[in-house]
Amino acid sequence: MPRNNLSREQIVQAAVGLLDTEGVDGLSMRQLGSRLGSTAAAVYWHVKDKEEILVLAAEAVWGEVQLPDLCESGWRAAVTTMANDLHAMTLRHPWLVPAMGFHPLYVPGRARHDDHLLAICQAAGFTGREAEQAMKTVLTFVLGSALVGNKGGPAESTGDDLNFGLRAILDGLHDRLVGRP
Amino acid sequence: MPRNNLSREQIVQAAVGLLDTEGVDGLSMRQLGSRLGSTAAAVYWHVKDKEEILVLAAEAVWGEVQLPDLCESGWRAAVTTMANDLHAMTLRHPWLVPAMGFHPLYVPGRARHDDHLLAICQAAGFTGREAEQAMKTVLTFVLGSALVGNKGGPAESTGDDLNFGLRAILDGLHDRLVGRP
DNA sequence: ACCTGAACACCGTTCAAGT
DNA sequence: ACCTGAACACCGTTCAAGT
Repeated sequence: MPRNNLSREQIVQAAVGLLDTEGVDGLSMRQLGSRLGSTAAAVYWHVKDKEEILVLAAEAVWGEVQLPDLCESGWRAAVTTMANDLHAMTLRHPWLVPAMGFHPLYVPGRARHDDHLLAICQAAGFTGREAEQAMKTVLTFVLGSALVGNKGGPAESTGDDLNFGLRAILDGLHDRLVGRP
Repeated sequence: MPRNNLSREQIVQAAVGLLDTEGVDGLSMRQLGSRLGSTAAAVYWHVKDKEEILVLAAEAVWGEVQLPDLCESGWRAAVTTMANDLHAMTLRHPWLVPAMGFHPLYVPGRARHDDHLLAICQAAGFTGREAEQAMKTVLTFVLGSALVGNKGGPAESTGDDLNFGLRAILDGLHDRLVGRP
């Protein structure tokens, strides 16, 4: 007979909440269980292990990032919008990028985000491997900002730093597109 | 009476070796002690806690990164050399960047590296806050590459990706220097 | 001064047992 | 089907006790 106190949705929601407030160290199976008014072992009926919870939580937060319409404005504006939206997400969920260092969190939501950014680069004029490299350059910089801005070095307004670097990258990519030395 | 089987140097050396081969999860105080022919508790006489071991290990590996002579060649070549050298270090010690997500590892060796990169940006013509932002852009991209290239997405030859993005950044910074739209 | 052994509180995970 | 309680093996850290 199902008691159904727990569901996958509730578990993921509680996990994201715990991660946001307590950090990755704060997410323990016992903490998670007690926050759900249950026990650690009960969680294991719904979920394989802690790794899967992290994967589900990652999928949830990647889903928060909006994917702008492809043919709305220029590729620079589209890339800037995606980068700032992703950056805002990493600020809301500061555990995600650090966790990526330890767990393979290449979830479908991440893949959709990457594909969308790649499509923008292709629409800008990049083809084949160059399009992937352009996409990866932007992505690496934004995710790197979540590391460098968070725990390393003197804290500053990361929004300014992000858009300074982003503009440099976009200018450099534009130079390559128009064949400027 | 000192038995002196253990020293800080030996502990750090063993810790780096353990981190390089087993990853951050492989570094436990008991493992570290037994690798040194001793015990976990013995390590605690030489070191405050595990965090301090990570700080010492980080200092050791940042010290491996060479700081090129400032007035040897152009600023682009100097930045490229530093970026590739740092990138090579993150490949030798893949635990460092992930660990930066969880522990404040702003060690003196890191500070020296940042200062040197900043000096190159200033020599290139950037002043004040812009110099710091230019430095941080390069640093963020290289450290981000250690995250994105390691665990996320399809693995490719990261050396090519690094220098593609680096060139875009340098081109963009150059545009800003010469006031090009 | 330097190290050992045992202990404490925690953790992820499993599993028989209950309903 | 869904959950509980207890257990296992591990962990970081402490601390009296040894030399």
